[in-house]
Amino acid sequence: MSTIEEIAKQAGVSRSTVSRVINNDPNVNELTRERVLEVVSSNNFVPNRAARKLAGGRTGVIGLVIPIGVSRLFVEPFFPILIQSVTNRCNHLNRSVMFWLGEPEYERRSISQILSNDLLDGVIVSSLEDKDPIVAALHQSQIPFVLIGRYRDNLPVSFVDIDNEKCTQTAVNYLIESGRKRIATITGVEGMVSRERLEAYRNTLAQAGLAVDENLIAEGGFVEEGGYDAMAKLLPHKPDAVFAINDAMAVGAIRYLREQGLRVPEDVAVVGFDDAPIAASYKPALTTIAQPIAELGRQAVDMLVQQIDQQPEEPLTQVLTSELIIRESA
Amino acid sequence: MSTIEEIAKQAGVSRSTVSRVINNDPNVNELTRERVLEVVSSNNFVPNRAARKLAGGRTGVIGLVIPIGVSRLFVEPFFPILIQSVTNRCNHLNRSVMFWLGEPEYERRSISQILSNDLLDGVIVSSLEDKDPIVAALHQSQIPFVLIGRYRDNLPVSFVDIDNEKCTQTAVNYLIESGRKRIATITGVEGMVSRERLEAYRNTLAQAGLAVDENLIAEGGFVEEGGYDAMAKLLPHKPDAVFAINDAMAVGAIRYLREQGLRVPEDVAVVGFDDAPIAASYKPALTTIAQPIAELGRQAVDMLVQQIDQQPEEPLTQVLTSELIIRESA
DNA sequence: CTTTAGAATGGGAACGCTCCCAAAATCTGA
DNA sequence: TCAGATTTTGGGAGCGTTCCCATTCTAAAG
Repeated sequence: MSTIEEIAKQAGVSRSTVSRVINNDPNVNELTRERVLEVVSSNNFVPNRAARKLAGGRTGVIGLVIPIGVSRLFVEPFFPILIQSVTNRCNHLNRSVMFWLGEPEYERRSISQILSNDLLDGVIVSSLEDKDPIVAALHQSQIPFVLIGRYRDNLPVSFVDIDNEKCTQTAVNYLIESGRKRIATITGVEGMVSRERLEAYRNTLAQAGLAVDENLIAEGGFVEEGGYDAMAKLLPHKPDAVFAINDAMAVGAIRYLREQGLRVPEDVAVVGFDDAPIAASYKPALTTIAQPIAELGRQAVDMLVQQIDQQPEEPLTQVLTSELIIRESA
Repeated sequence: MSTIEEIAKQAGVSRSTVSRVINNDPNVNELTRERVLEVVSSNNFVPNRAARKLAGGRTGVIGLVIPIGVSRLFVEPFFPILIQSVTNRCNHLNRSVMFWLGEPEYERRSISQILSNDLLDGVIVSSLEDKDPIVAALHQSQIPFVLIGRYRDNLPVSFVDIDNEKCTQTAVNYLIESGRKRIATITGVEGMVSRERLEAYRNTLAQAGLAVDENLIAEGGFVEEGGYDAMAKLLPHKPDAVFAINDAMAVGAIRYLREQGLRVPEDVAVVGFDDAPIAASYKPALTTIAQPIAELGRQAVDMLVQQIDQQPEEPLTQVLTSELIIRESA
């Protein structure tokens, strides 16, 4: 493990010049730069991150915080894809990722403590609930951060999100236009995402002049079994379509419908959300909304890096569009 | 963000004494220790990890490397549970986790570079293929590491694993004892885990005096759809039981069997592997092998920490037992 | 009451880098 | 050819710890 000083000696320059080269400082003679770079790569030199940090620099490490339990983490394909895309993008930008999968409340405290004095240049936080105290903590700690999903509070924060309202509207309108009259919905758990989509569902029905029947709204906890149970509650109220806010629950709903001898989509149309891998292969293939999850992760990283490097005044925000993919179930 | 020096001043002692207290050095007067600890906690002081590292200490960060693609990562519940249990245990021990989800080969190079000069005290590597060069790289780099799953090479390495042979044997024997004669198996992808379980499958049949029919062996790539397809290949050879080496494929197999009008377990018994969440709720509920995944993660962390702190001569190894859970599908 | 071993404490040096300012080298134009 | 501007380079200081050695304090023993 070599140090900057050894590289300097080998290249016949000073420590400072090597530092300039590896930090892309323009004030270096081109020939010198080349010579140094050669020595750097032939020694496979990587600057010590701890020293870098201590000297006031950056570590090149960013944190990814996903404060949800394992039960959702592995049911929803959203998270692995997100994790993968964030880590890939970071690798690409020569950065490392440090993870926190926050569980219950008592963990949160330790998270904010860790964040406040650690090796992180910045943090990405996904899937938080409304007014999660972690946001306030981050805001206060001055550390650059980006949220995935919008934060409903008056703090000016950077975020990247998909257009939940718009694509919910698209899905529900599609059902309406195909002649459905009693459109039910299966939400997840009480929280931001569920609420956003539920609101959009209500608004879309209202705009189309359809009444919103509270009996046609059920919670499924984001899991397959929950979708099954929710469908059982919904069915007595005679829906002719169901909009489930993720694919796992859509699959559960379909399973129940079939057990009851109903056909999908002829008797009841079902639309999911996520375009999970199972969506395309399931019988019937799921009509669902595809979120650009990988893009979401990539953007979050880019925004964070931009914030770290350029410290802009204003928070950065970005809303990505998702798409209704029409298959067989609706 | 306070420094050790400020804490020292507040407590009326020297930097060194504070350092001793936070590092549990016994050479501190009991009263002094208490006084210092009080100041530490009232200031919410956390020692700067970068400085610690630089001064020759530890960072308290361990790496978790899972060199597989996202397709398996989110299909198998194994990984989220493992990730969760590792992070939880680390939090508990006041350590942070840094992640690498390695994708293809070209990423490996960067991994070993990162590892060689970074903030990590040690590394846990899960799910590697045979003779993965990363193991040699780790071995050479002198950094403490623990594998999850055994490594088939002559390097003396620490690992924690489950008893794949034994539990496969249990499962297959269970099928034999319940009178099945033509027991098929669905493996994953070519690799260590598949091979271990396949070997055990062959051996168990042989020991019971049953012939091994190569037509009763199919690959399913660890995914649900693959299990479905594998079952389609298997069925013409008239199996009366199937041992799938994970639950996703077991579910796929069952789906195909039913579409063909066969009953599970009456016509064909199906045993899975993993005890995935879906196993209990599926109809029919899956008979499957439950691995102590969370325990695996916990043990890996403990072994790694032991290695970091005590630097034992010999590699540590541990094999955990898993259990056949009998439900409805076999 | 002195000596001395042992416990408790303090402070310098070092870890490997970046930042900043000063010095050296090079270039420019009259 | 030389002053002055500009580019390029060098080295000191400092980041917040730990480690090590030196010093001070305490208490037991003579």
